[in-house]
Amino acid sequence: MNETPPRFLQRIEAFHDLQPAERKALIDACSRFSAFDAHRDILVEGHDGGSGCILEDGWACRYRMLNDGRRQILNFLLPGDLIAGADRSAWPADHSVSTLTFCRVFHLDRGGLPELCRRYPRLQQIADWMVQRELSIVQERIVDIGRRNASERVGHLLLELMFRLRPVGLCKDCEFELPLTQEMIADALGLSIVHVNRTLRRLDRNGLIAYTPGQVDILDEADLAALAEFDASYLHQGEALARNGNAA
Amino acid sequence: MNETPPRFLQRIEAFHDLQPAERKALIDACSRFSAFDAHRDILVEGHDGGSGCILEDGWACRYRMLNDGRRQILNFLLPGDLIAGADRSAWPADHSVSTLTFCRVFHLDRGGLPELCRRYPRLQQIADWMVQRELSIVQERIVDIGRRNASERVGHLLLELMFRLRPVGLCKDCEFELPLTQEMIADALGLSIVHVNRTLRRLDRNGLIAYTPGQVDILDEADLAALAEFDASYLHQGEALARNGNAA
DNA sequence: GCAGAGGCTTAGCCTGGGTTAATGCAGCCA
DNA sequence: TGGCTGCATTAACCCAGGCTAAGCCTCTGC
Repeated sequence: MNETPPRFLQRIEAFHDLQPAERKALIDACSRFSAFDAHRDILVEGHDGGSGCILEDGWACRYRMLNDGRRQILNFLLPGDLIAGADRSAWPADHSVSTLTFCRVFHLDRGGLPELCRRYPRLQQIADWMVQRELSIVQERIVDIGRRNASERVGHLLLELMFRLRPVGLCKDCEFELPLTQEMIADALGLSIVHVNRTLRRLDRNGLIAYTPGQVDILDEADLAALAEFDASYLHQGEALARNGNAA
Repeated sequence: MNETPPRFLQRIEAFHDLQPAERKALIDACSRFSAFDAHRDILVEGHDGGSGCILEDGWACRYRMLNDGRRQILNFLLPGDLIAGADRSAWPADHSVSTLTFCRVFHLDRGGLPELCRRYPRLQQIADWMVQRELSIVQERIVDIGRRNASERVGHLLLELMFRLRPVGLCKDCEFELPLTQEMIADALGLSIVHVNRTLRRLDRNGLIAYTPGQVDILDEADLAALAEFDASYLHQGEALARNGNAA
């Protein structure tokens, strides 16, 4: 292969060894892909849960709306993340998925994933790993919203995003593009947009981060991690990646 | 079989048809079981994630502690719930699991589940269903804590517990045993113990529920569901169960 | 029968973060 | 060139829910 592998493979192979046959089977299953403009719904609550698809490029989010317009973002989806395992198509989706930026998405052949996983047990393990990882991320968000104050929440989210962006090469050192409005951050952290602004500005003023809309630099990772009580182990990325950002 | 099936089978069979061979394989895999007193840790954060095991009887919870003693309960585990899929044993657990009451737990033969799922694709589907269901429950908790006020949160939790208890026969009509202290409810909902009390008392005073420590009766399910904007579809229990509490 | 512990309940006060509103600024289009 | 839209930012004010504290009740062990 001389072309760069797709992001989801980059991410998988940063943590798991694949046999050539497994690798090929996976690539072959992802023949179709499509593109979405920013702010388009990929999956809509109440509709078909969607067959297996993977976010290759761009940012998206899972979210739920309440009747009066309150929104809660459940998780941000980054390049290499699973949007829907094959199994979700059995029931209507219980949440929506929307793009935040322009996105490219790989679609797994319908029904192909279970068959694939049966043939290659390793792929089943990896699929399980991806789902468990998302569960862990979502659980950590519960801790954020339930028991951390605003600074801790914002700090924790920024660190999480940094660690998740590294394995797909989207964060060099401690600096990364953050294509989120403050409203999206607020909706993810259960805060108001005004208070997110206050909090980001305070973290910036205190020298922990350098924040410009669209761009973040974690200036003092150790202090921020201490403040937010951040421990990356829930991301199940292994220790190799903890600081550098690239295994392979 | 003349003895009553284990709870996890009751729950599975309320929503999925099993072939006799699948059923037998599953029962055979669950030969070992153990018991725990109330308030014992079954799984400890940072230690072995545990091989597959299923809660047969009693209440437990997943939780995380912060350094200063703040606790966040991530999810309550009820009879029939999966405590750990086989895959978790690969990494240290990122949260703890503790019993809330006396509990009995089935242990799957170590390494047996992946093999079992390969032989019986239906069992793989069911395992996926159980994990996705937990993910949905946890996501709904994020909506609770992030965007619902105290009454909505408490109401939503009580309705969720009622719907989850029905398929395992632990809720007749709208009344069920609730072996949770108000502190546990507070730690699950991101509230203070005092405010949980205020809120339960208000719901009781308003005739929506009848609450006695240890026992709940949902007096006005429709009104409470409207208040909490509760929609059981995220539990993926199907419509059959919505009101009665038994399929089979 | 009494002392202690653990949980429930309520009152009173306080604060972190919500709400409203106004300003600024950049990009876009006519 | 000017108006419109969508963010970001800040100030001023307010309230839902946190915190403290005190009293209760029940259970348990001695």
